[in-house]
This record gives sequence, C-alpha cells and structure tokens, in this order.
Amino acid sequence: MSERDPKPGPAPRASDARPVSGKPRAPRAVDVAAAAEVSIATVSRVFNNPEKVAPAIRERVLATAKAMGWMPHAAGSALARRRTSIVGAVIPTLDNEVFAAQVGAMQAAFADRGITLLLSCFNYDQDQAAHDVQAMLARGVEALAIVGEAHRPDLFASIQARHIPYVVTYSHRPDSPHPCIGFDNRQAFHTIARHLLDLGHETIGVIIQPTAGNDRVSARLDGVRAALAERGLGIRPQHLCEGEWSIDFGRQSVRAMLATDPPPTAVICGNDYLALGALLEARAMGLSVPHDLSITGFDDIAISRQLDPPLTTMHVDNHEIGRRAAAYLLACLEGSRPAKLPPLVPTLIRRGTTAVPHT
Amino acid sequence: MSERDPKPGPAPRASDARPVSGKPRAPRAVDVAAAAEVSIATVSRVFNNPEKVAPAIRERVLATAKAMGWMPHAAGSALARRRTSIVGAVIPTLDNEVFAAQVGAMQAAFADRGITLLLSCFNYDQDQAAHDVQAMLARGVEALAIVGEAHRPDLFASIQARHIPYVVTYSHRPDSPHPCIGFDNRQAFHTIARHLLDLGHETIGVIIQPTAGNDRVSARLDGVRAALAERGLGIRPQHLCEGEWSIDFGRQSVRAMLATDPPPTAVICGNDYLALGALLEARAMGLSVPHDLSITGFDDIAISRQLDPPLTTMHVDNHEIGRRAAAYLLACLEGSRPAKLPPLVPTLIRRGTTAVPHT
DNA sequence: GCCATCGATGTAAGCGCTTACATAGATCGC
DNA sequence: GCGATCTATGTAAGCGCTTACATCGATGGC
Repeated sequence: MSERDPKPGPAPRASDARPVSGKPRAPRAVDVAAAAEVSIATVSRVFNNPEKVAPAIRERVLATAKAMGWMPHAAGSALARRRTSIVGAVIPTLDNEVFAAQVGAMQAAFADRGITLLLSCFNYDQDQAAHDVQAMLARGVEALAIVGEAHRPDLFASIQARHIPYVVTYSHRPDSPHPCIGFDNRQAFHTIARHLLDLGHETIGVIIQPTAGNDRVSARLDGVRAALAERGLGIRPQHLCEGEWSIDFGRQSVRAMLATDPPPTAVICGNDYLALGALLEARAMGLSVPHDLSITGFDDIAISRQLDPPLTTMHVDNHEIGRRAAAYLLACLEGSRPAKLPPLVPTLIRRGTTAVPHT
Repeated sequence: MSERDPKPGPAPRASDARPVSGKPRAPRAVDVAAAAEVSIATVSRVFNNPEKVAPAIRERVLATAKAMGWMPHAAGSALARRRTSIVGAVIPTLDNEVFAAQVGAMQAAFADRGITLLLSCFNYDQDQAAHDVQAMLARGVEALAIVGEAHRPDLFASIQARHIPYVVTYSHRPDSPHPCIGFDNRQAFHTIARHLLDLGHETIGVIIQPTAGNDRVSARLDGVRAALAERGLGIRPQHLCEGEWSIDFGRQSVRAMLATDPPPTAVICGNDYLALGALLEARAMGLSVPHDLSITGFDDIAISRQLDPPLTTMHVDNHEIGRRAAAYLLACLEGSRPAKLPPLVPTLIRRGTTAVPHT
C-alpha cells in the first residue's frame, strides 16, 4: 500500500493504469470521463441526451469513447434506469418455419427500437414454458410474447403480477382473457372443412398434431367437427390420426387411413408438414391427388405452393403476426393501451389438392 | 415528511408499505430479508450458495420469497457478480431451416446451464452484423457464436478486445484464425462435383447463393471449380447462376440454363432450397430427373428426402453444429481452453436425383 | 472451565450507470 | 451595472444485488 492511492479500495482497477496484473478490464464511463476531461454525468448525457451537451464537448466525448472502445454497459444502465430494453419471445420450437418466421419478424421490429429479443423454446412442454417465463421475468424483460394460451395458470399469473405487457400469438378466441394476435383456429378449420363439404366430400379424415395442452390444435379439431356436424356428419375414429407434426407422421397416417373401409375421400391436415406427408405418400401409393383423394394443409409454408400438385391450404402471414405482436408490445411500452387488435384472417388458397370426390 | 422515516430518501419505496400511490414495485431482496427476518446477505446466499445457510432458515427464506414472488433481479446480480450469463448468437436469418436448427440446439444446451441466448439476425448484411455484435457486447454477452467468417474486421476486433470466447459456425477453413465449428465448404462441394464427374458428367451447371461477403458460399464455388479443373473442365458462364437462395430462383435458373446450348447434364445447387426449385421446374418442364438432368443440393433439409425422386444432397447435422458451438463456448466459460475441434464432415447422400448422363 | 476454532449470520462496500439537484458562468432587461 | 434567468456541467445518491470481512455464539480440547 505504498502507492499514492488515496482510497484503500481492495480491487485493482483499470483506471489505476497499472501495467501489472492480468486481463485488462473493460473501460468504464469514469475512465472515458477522465480521458475526455469531463464529468461522468456528461459522458452519460452524451449517450442518452446528446442535445443537452455542447457540440464541442459532445464530439470530444464521442471520440474518446470510440478510441477507448467504450459503450454504456447494459446491466448498469438497466439498473439505474429501471429499464432493461429486453423483451422475451416464448415459442414451441424453431424447427417449425411458422414460429421461426414470427420470431424473425419480431426481432427485426424490436431491433429498430434498440430492444433486444430474448428467445425461449419450450418444445410443447407446459412446465418448460412456465419455467422459461420465470427466467425471463428474472431477467427483467419488459414485455413478453407467448405462443398459445394453453399454459399453466401460474405462467400468466406471474406475468400479470409483474404488470408487464404481454401478448398471446397464434390464438384468437373472441372471449380470451388475454391480448391475442392471431386468428380463430376454430373458424379457420371450419372454413377448410366447409370447402371440402361443399365439394361433396362426406367421408373426411383428419391428421392432426397432439391436442393435449395445445389450445390451437384443439380448436382446429373442434372447427372440423362443427362443420361436419352441421351436415349431420362426423369423424370416424379410424379416420382421426393424432401425432407429432412431421412429414413422416402424415405419410403413415394417410397410409393407415386408406386401408380402412370405407376410406376417406378427403383428408384435412393440421398443418402443411402433415399435408405434405399425406400428399407424398398418397402419390407413392399410386393414388391420384386430388382425383382419388383430396388433401388440405394449413399455414402455407414456402414449399407448399411448389409441390405438384400444389397444396390447397390456408395462408397465414406469420411475419405479420410477429410484426403485429411487436407493434402491440411496443405501443404498450410507450404507454398507450392499444385497442384490442382484430384477428388476422387466414385465407383459403385453393390449389391443386382438392376436388370433387371421385367415388 | 411527518412520517417516522429516518432517511430523507426521495423515491417512495414499496418497502415503505404505503397503501397510497400507483403501481406496486417489484419486491427486492431487502423486502424478502425483512419479511423472513434475516439479513439481505442471507437471502442472497440462499439463492447462490444454499449450502452455506442453515436448512431451517433456508426454507423460511425460500418460502417467503415464493410468497412474495421474488427472484433475484438479473441486472443487479449481473452488476455485482460481473457475470451476465448471457451469450449471443448471430445468424443470417431464421428463415433458413439450417440456422434455425443451430439456434434451437444452442438455446437448449445453454438453457440447461442457466444461460440465456440473445439472438440477432443480420440478413446477410455485414454492417448489420457488426452493429449487432456491438449491441450484444454492450449487453455484456459472455460469449458469441457467429455464422461465417466473412465479416468486417472490426467485428472480430471488438470481440477480441473484450476477451470473450467466440466461435464461428458453418465455416471450417483449416487455416482460419478463428475457432470454428463447421465443415470445409470447399471440400464438401469438391466431393459433390466429384460425384457428378465420376458419373460421367462433363457439362455441369451451378446455381448458387450470392458469393459477395459470404465466405461459405465462395468456398463452395471454389470447390466445384477445383474439382472440374482436375478433369480439365470448367463452368461455362451461362451455366453459373448466382442469386438469392429461394425455390423460385432455383426454378428460374434451371429454366434459363436448359435453354442454353449445350445445356448442362447436371446442376449443382448451393443449397437444398435451390435444388428443390431446380428439381420441381425440371419436372414441370417435362424432363425426367435424373435421366435427363442430374441435380444435387446441400444441407439435407427435412423435405429433401421426401421428394419424388428424393434429392441427392449432402447431409449436415445442424443441430450438432449448435450443440458443439454451445459446448465449446461453455467450456471456454468454465476456464478450459478446449482443443480446436475437428471439422464436421458432411456426408453425401446419394438419392434419386443423380445418375449417369443420358446424352 | 477457558481459549482457540469454526460455522452461521450480518454489515457494508461496491458493480457501472443515470439523473435530480446544485453550481457556476453567460446573457439580458432595465 | 446588477440581479434574474438560463444553460452547460458537475456532484452524489441511488438502482438491486453479491461477497469479503467482521461478528457472535457454540463447540471442543485439555
């Protein structure tokens, strides 16, 4: 302690300019302030309220900061400012193009405003989702976008306890207690089923993702059942396959279904991946689509329009969902309480995989 | 100020238990400490070094915290601990299944260790990438994974200045100055080209993503050229189409190429999306693949094996790249300086789109 | 029975930043 | 020419947390 160090501070600091010892610490605001011969407050102002500091000084500070490679450290400023500028996105998985698109769009929209996106994938596991949300809250996210509303009640409770804005995506029940950006899954599948019914189909199969703990999927199935019921029809048990959304599951399901008697003349699939599988397998089995079998998908992923025949499906603008979710949350953060957004309306794209039944 | 408040603190606090005024503030460690009748240090220990506090007290604190809905606030602890437990992933876009898979795998691997993933998509724009990295550094990321090494030099310089571990993915030049997790793009495309040459093709077209500012793509093109050169062949200018990786670009490129004289007997595509387009368009034009035209892809995305005929391509395990990148960074963070990882080796999957040339 | 030892808990000093408030020149009206 | 006013800058008090160090009983050896 023979140095001319006034304070007995225990930790050696970079600002001590001691050539000894290990890794150089990152420069701090006070280092920049010292180098630019201003106070630390001025440094801070240069970065947060530049108009409040004289141009000459401003330039000097900026130059010094740049030279030293300094920029405000987010943790410190988050603490002082009580704003983290972080928002979280909670989705099932990035392996589905649909959610990847939503996240991509949100990320872009937030980046414009200097907000960083924290991502979590819960893999269709409600406990995981609840846990991830906790972790995000601990990180101080200022807003949250969550796919679906079939989550543990404590998930929403803990968000609400923090009084931060949030939005549920991909769902849009008219009477949902949550702010939603999405579409009415039930209605959408009602529309698809009607399309098939109107073509004259009466024996309709369904290949769909697991409904357990997934409000969107349950709603889709409900929509189909409702449309059929209106015509006095139903789904035969052997014509309902529920399982992971994968091309392979679509394939094996359609194969199983076509082995029943009578086989369905049309198959409604819970998403395009399943429909792809159904289409490919039907063709592999020597069937002509749509002549022998009509097939519908949902989502309109990139590949769907490219197939031969191109897939009849419903188009959902996933980037738009991401953009709207971001816009909504941004508006909340800026203090306005935006009006409840209208639902998106997926549009039926009649392409080549549906036709009047042959039999 | 007639209250029995000892300090003249200006900001009203939740701990003042004043029923008046607006939003309730989130509880802090000191509130929990007070409620559990321990010191704030004990609260902190319960959450960070639980073995250091007596079981009875530990339970009491835990219960109190839970009741109050408290958990350590990340910004505060990041500051005190000088660890943010955040790592960043910098990728071109989530719209490509390949990068989405990598990010998904990294996210899962990090989540296990309590580390949060910050995501940024630079859309193949080097300036954007450099900017994003800056922002991440300001956020205090402790490590960084970046797709590709064709970035502005200051991007790497600023990472290195911070002395944080980083890794470049999807590249693996033997003499790269960066730690890489990926494969040798040049070698991989050399292999593909050889496959076609060995089948007897001599007029080979290439449909590829933009090479500018993309080291991976440039390497791929180099690999093809090298393999052709070994047989005294080259790529004719009219047989080289460079553009955005999209199914549509694949389609229009193959159409253009087949209009040349002589047309290529085989087309090497820079990725599976392009190959998909090429395949679909060739078929739409009435060609038989692979009889009239051989086509190769790269990446082996989910749909590729499902097509009819299934696509000959090279399989890359993108989840594995994510896992390895995460493992490498994790190891660095734990202090070990792991040995340079060996490259992944993409494997050629000969499926149905390549055969001996017909002509 | 007394002192050294040890384990559990508390005290307080920051972590790097923002910002309300204080201060000190400069400007201006009369 | 002097006080009022204003503007540019500085001072210092936190933001919520962790942790080195201090403290204080309890334990145990002799």
